[in-house]
Amino acid sequence: MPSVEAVVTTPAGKASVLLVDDHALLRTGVANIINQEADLHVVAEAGNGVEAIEAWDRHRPDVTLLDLRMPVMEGVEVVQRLRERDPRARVIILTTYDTDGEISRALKAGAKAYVLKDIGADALIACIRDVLAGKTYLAPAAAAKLAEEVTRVQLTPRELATLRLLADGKANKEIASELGISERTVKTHLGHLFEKLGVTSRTEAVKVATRRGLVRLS
Amino acid sequence: MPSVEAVVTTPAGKASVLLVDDHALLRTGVANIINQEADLHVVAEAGNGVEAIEAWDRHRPDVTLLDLRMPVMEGVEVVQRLRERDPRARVIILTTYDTDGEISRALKAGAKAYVLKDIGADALIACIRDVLAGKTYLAPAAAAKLAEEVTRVQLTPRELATLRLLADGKANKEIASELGISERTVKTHLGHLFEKLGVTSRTEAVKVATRRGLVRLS
DNA sequence: GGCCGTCTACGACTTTTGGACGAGGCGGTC
DNA sequence: GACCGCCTCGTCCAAAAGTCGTAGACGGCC
Repeated sequence: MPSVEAVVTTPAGKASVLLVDDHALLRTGVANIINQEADLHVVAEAGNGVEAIEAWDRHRPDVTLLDLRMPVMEGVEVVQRLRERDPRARVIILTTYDTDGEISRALKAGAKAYVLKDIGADALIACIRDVLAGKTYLAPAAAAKLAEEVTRVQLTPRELATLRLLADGKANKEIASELGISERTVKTHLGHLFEKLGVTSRTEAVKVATRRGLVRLS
Repeated sequence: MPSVEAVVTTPAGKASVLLVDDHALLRTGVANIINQEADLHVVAEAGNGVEAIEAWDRHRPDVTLLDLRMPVMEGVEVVQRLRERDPRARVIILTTYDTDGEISRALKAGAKAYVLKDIGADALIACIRDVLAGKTYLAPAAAAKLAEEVTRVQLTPRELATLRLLADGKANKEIASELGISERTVKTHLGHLFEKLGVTSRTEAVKVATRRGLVRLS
């Protein structure tokens, strides 16, 4: 089952790795770790999504290590774009957070693995080799979160829009105005929102929604 | 949890470094970078504050690289405890965030430098040497934030307590009960809070306070 | 002593919020 | 056609939230 791809264009038969993270320090550190392996080699690094796409086009790496939280272009979008270019692109999500929604979004977008940055060097190398061998890999914490997500609340588009404005501190009247609906309808959406989140007030809703990764406070 | 501390003997003449971060990957990476320098050497690593204190007692490192956000014991507290043990302890804060308040709190506690993880390897080495030479170092972004902090809102203890409960989604009545004061007084505190934060509603207050690092949503 | 900031507290008022009924349109599926 | 989910809107109401002004107690500071 280890389908050794012919895509390897790296010298000396080493599998090529693209490293994408907005923290230069972590990039350097991980690059060191990877380059110590005889069969792995970092061909390029990128500090944001746009650079990542460029670097990928130029180097066509066998596997890409990608942080989700980045400036300029978000990680999930990077995954999507890479897979548009080549569905065989292998992406490992390497991030600090295991927020609700992000894991499944990344996996849906086509990521092959999801690991947290508290992973050990050995485990990371093992993960890379697994992905190169065509396997997938989920950090235990990520797997647990994923299970949670399956049972997660499903918000309708309008509810989500309302929630976003709510989390921005807007009053019902303002939300109604921005969405072009009546204040009454806003209350309806809020009511459904409260029910789904299991809360009874807007402030509590913001707290729960933030914790569950449904919105991010700007 | 088993200790992640790695004990290494200090070669003579090299400055010893203690590495504290809850991300094993980053520790390994940074350790690699530091150990490539002829005059620096990582003598130990720790994954949380308690381990950090233990490791420091055992090795008495020349300098400690410390993340602020950690489980078990927070970074600022670690700084304080280390300085209680030895006021000459040199601590460099190495963190992802440049949240309001944390920079000045860390510096007040006695940290010698504050750098973000998006720093380059060279700059980090330079920072360590500066601190070893008795200098202090502030990342540009951190310096800018620090300037902001000087002009930052000063909340009274009661206002802060009210804010915390507010951010937890509590109603005025609940806040009053928990603080042992009347609901009317809660409103007074909230009014002052709104004024200081420049907002007009509780939800907005939570948003602003969160963004400015005054509270953290649990 | 006087001054200032903080914490506490009160009444009365307006606005906002949240809930409780209900109800029509619209685009799907069975 | 019937059913269902989503979005929309209405009124009425009680509770909560937010805004006025005022003021006593306490501690620190000049």
